[in-house]
Amino acid sequence: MKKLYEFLEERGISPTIQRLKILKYIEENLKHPTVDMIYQEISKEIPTLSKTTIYNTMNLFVEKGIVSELCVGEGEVRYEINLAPHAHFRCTECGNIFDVELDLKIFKIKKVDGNQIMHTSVYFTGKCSECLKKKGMINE
Amino acid sequence: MKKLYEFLEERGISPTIQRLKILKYIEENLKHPTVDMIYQEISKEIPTLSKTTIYNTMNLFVEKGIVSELCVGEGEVRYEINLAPHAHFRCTECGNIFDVELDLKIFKIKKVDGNQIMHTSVYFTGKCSECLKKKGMINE
DNA sequence: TTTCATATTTGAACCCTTTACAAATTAATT
DNA sequence: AATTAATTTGTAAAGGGTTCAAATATGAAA
Ligand SMILES: [Mn+2]
Ligand SMILES: [Mn+2]
Ligand SMILES: [Zn+2]
Ligand SMILES: [Zn+2]
Repeated sequence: MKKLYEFLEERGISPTIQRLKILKYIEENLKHPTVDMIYQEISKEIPTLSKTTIYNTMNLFVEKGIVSELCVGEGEVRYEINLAPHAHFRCTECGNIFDVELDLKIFKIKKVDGNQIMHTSVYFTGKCSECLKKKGMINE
Repeated sequence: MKKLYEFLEERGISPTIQRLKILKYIEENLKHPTVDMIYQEISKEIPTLSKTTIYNTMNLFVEKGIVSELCVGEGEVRYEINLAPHAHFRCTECGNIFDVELDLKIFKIKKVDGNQIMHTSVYFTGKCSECLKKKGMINE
């Protein structure tokens, strides 16, 4: 926990209990959690936790470049530790979101039609291998 | 309008006034409008129009494959006439959404890591050429 | 330690998009 | 015309997210 403490301090963020637990959670949880998922978990340890604090903290972390926001449809915002740009796959059956490690040169494009690109999002939706297995839906 | 009438009938959709106006609007408006934008416009012609009808109709059109839903962040759903898969650019300054005609072989991928891909989404965000011009922000 | 100023957290109210649902309207059948 | 089915409408409600002021914790100064 000392490491997380310093990690925040180095970035000019007061390392409060709430922020440390949240940071620890998203560091250990690579499932691209929603605010609600984070809240459900951490409120077990901090019963007085407010959901507003999660929203505040996530916005702060995004500003500081610690985590990145993710939009894969469904109108829910998801979060993950900031990594190299990568694509995602969302299963419409189980709802899980997987990292996709395709070597996508698309992430290197910085300008298109004169427009300056700041961020690139690539995601797929469909049925994941597990759900295909369970349902015997492997056709091709 | 006769053409739109037949267009709906051929697909087993009763061509009501509301549906015809909505279809006409998204056919002429290639700006990827939101439900609210569609509502604001068409309620001028049909003052009794309900926003629920827009939601119903857009869901129906999506089911029937007439239009496609679009998610380019910001948690707003947008719609456009169903076209060949293409990428989008959303300007964070003016909010406009542009089609991006890159020849992306990524749309041809049907399977990744054993997951079956049903849909692929690619979008960029940043500052569009117009906004760069207005602000004298053209650096590179 | 005590005091005071600042930062953070909390919880309630609120906004916005979308869905649910039942009543009202319209269209189609008999 | 009468009955039935489809569509539209309007209200309520769900869900995610923000705003804001009061409560609490933090940290520096005295
Ligand atoms: Mn990821
Ligand atoms: Mn488009
Ligand atoms: Zn799955
Ligand atoms: Zn712009």
